Amino acid sequence: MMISTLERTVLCKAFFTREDVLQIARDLLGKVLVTNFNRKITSGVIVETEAYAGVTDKASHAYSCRNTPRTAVMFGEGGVAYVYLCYGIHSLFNVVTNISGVPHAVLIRGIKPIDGIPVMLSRSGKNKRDENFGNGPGKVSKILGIHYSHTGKSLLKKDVNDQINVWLEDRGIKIPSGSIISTPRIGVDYAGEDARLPYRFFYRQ
DNA sequence: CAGTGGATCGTCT
DNA sequence: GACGATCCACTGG
Repeated sequence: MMISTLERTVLCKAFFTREDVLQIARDLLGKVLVTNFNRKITSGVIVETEAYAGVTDKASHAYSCRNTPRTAVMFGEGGVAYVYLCYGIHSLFNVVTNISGVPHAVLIRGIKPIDGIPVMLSRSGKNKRDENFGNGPGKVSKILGIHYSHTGKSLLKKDVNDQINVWLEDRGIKIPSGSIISTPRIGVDYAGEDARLPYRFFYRQ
């Protein structure tokens, strides 16, 4: 596949440390989530996100300052991955945002695959892509090769093996704010009135 | 199509 | 010991 080299910028720390997690969730639409595991580069345009607003948000794992071994990475500085196991089966990938001590995060719920589609198909166990390929937070991690053991990984800095495995790029895709739709988040019925907050974002393609 | 239920296990109580 | 920030297969209409 042809990969454009024009307008390709890796998102830097300042993008993630901003305080408005709803704005970051909107801004992530159209950005490209890229992974490089075992020299296999795979990526997709982010098409759906959900914001989780930390200690005041009943739907957040960090609600009420709940700082546990699992949620601790959200309490660190923005720009790292929070990946956790859901339903015993799925790894769900979140981008940690805000400054240290404010456990905000954005769940990536859907991507439109771009680079390394054969690899992603193979990871998904499918022979051909259908309309749901990359659609769903469990599937995002699965096709990009992200595992819950990757939680805490920096999206900015090289690790001890001198590599970044997961990062975000701006490839110049602009999503008009008018085409962004917000709805309540999925699967958070336990969150009481916060389940109704319009913190899920996607756009018409 | 909508609705239902099983899979499967780390995490927290 | 209970429960998911899910997915898929399977049902029935």
